Amino acid sequence: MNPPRHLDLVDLGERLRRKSHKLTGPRQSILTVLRENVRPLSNKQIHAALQPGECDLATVYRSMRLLEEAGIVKRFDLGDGLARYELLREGDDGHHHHLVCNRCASVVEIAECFTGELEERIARRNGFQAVTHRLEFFGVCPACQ
Amino acid sequence: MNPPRHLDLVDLGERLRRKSHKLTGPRQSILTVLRENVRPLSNKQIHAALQPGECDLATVYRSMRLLEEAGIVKRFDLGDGLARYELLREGDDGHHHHLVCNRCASVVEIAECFTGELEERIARRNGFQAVTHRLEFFGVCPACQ
DNA sequence: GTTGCTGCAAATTTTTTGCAGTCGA
DNA sequence: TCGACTGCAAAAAATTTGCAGCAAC
Repeated sequence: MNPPRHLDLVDLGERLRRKSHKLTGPRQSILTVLRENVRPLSNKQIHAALQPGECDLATVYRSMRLLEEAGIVKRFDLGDGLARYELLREGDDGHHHHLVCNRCASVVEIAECFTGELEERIARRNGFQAVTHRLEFFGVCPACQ
Repeated sequence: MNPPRHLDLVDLGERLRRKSHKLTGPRQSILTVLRENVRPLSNKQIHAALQPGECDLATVYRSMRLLEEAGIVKRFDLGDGLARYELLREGDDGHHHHLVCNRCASVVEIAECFTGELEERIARRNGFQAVTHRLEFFGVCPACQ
């Protein structure tokens, strides 16, 4: 039930320090919240999950941006125009997708993806380079049917 | 070079009236802007493309929501957390995707899509119903390389 | 001791809403 | 006429920024 070891705070602090950033109290709190929640969380959700006074909302915004640039979290867009974040394990490019319930907003992580062949063909045909994609699924979950 | 006939204002007005909505001046202006631009436009972009005083920004927001509910435009999320809209032709479900340049934000429309088999499998495996998806590609366009 | 980070407050940006007057069908 | 729609102004929601003090390394 515990998060994987390579996502422990010591390791995460190490990854921050490598980029001359600091593992501060507020950041520890934020990372702990992310470790305890598998689903992508918005800034407001992260802030709400913290103890009152543990970290300012503005600091959550600043931290999430920094953590994203440092490759420690990945940003997802689940269609409601809110930035959401998930912890990334080291070396992971975080490429996966979500299946989101339109009614209750519950989220299932999807490992599968279509073959890169489609992506390559689209890139080639249009002369684009370094092509990636974002893919999210939406539907009605069993509990909401 | 002209937009397809079935997207002319008379036709669009007809589609509105069918749902007891009105084809007002501001809405004609908005629809004209959308007809003249193939790429998905944000509310602010639409407003900027209008003549000063032609339509209030709040009305743009209200109209786009209504037009979306009426199935006349489709909303896209291009990853920057801004709602963008594209005109839909009648009977079209608007299911297509975009290839967006990370540098200059130019947009290419992509007709291709992966087989529905993947979507069905994901739906079945997770017990979800009415599953759809959003898929967008990102890369660097020829001009920006 | 540096340098980066934080809280707080204020400013921006994006989107929504209330309301009285106006317009389309 | 009548309900739907609009502009305007104000509110709400989401995000960013300035700054002086504090904390991590």
